[in-house]
Amino acid sequence: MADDTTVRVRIAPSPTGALHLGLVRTALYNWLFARQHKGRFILRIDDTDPVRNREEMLEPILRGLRWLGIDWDEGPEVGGPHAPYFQSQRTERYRQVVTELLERGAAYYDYATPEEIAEERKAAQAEKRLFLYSRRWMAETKEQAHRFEAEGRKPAVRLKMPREGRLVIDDLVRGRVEFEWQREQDQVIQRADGTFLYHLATVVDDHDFAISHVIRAEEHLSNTPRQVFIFQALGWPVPRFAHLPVVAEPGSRQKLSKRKMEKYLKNPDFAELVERGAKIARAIGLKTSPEVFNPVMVEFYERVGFLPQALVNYLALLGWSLDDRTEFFTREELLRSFSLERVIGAAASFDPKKLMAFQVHYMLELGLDEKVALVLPYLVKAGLVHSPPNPRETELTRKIVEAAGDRIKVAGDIVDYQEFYIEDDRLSYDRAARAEWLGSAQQLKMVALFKERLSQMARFDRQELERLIADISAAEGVKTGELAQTLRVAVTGKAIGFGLADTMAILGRERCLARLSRALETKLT
RNA sequence: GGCCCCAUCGUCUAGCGGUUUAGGACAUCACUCUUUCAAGGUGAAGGCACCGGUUCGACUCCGGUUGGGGCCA
Repeated sequence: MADDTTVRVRIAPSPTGALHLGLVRTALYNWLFARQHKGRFILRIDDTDPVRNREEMLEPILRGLRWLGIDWDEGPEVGGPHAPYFQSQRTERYRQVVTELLERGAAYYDYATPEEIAEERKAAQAEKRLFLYSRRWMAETKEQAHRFEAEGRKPAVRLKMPREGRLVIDDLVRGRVEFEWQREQDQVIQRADGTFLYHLATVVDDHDFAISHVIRAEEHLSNTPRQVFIFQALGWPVPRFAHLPVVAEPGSRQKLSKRKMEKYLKNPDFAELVERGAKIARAIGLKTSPEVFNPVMVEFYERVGFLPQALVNYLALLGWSLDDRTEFFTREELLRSFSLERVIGAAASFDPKKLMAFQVHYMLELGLDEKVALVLPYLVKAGLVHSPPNPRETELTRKIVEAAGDRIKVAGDIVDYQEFYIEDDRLSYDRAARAEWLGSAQQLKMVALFKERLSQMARFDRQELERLIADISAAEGVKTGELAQTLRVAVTGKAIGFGLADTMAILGRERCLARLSRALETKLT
């Protein structure tokens, strides 16, 4: 920064019980900006809506931010010099400010009923002229107020907006944006019941918390004039604004919303992501309320076993880029290269496939031990290993993870390999796979033959297994691949999996023999 | 409906008047590898919304149209 004022930025989520991807992207950009400028990143809670004012509604938001490594310097749980950071606890201050606005003539008591306002609006529309409240029920003196109150009216407080001239905002992302004051309505800032409205609270908090840059989604751009008016009316310095493009839904430019799952499910890529999550959730006994457990929410990614760095990298690039080729950024690189100037103005659609590509990339960077550590908790939750896992289980898992390689794309994918953990006599067979590969007499004969030779094998290792498979397929005149599929189904119950020799080596000779016997004995149903 | 924002391959984007036969990534397709699945390798296809200006020269600047989105209702 050229000037020497301290950079202080904030995000101001409502406690909605979940952390939305769009909010995380905004949080990330704010966080990067703050850290780059050695400033402060503040978390403020917009909990003016009393129904939402519950601690358990806030927890998922804090948890999600922490998981992504987006730490806040002031706010819930960490406090700070401007505490409290909850709007619900600051109503006294809002009352003060409204009084001051009233005294300065920048706001007024208004005794109009909503019907009367609607009436004026209708009339204006009928005449095709710009609607401007007549201020007929405005009370600027005690006498006027008494008169309206005598009629049984109750006052709200409205902003007394300018009716001429224009406002120019120099937005850090959008550049020069102009508004005509006369098109801004006399917005209510305090309702008749005494509660305060968002725009008032936001401005007061941004001022009181000494926010230098308001970096937020574009949906707030249209609301900026009335906020600037409040700043100016009070003689407060106006912060710099940066309006980020919204994160849009897959295949459209519309804002990503948690309430449109049904629509998004029609997108095959999105549906695939959901299905992957559902598979894992089922295996680990997780209740899957669509409110929280859906790819619009950060919690989904955490629960399913995504890597935070993958999500961060993907989100960083959703609306920003460094150049024409750099795709992968460590946190340090992001800190070094991020800039608001390079944030794009257009909405960016969320692309599940691309996110997954980042996830695969970062998964590939992990060492075997790290992957095992990530995967083990899923096995515990699925009841496949003890809690904590014993050394034998850990070693088995290690071998599986190694053999599976990049097939495990998210940590929870380990549940695809449940067959290695269950007892041999409890192995179940996929119907279709069994029908195809263990259905004929010829196939069963090969299983029997293989079993026979396996038990006589001098050395039991991958190489010998490969050789045995090759020998038998040659002798029986079947393709190696076909024999392998038959054996794979016999030993794992499924037609898909990693290398057969790896599979058998991990299982060990005894377990293979037991499973081959079971395949031969179990009646087809 | 009014105001505001936005507009390069399907998607995310590079491009800030000539270096561009418009570059990269994801996705797609083909080939390859292959014991299923996944990954890998090689290659291909695919875009400047439209119309006017400005200029010797426009993806790039300006205006409009169209389209998309946001906010207020």
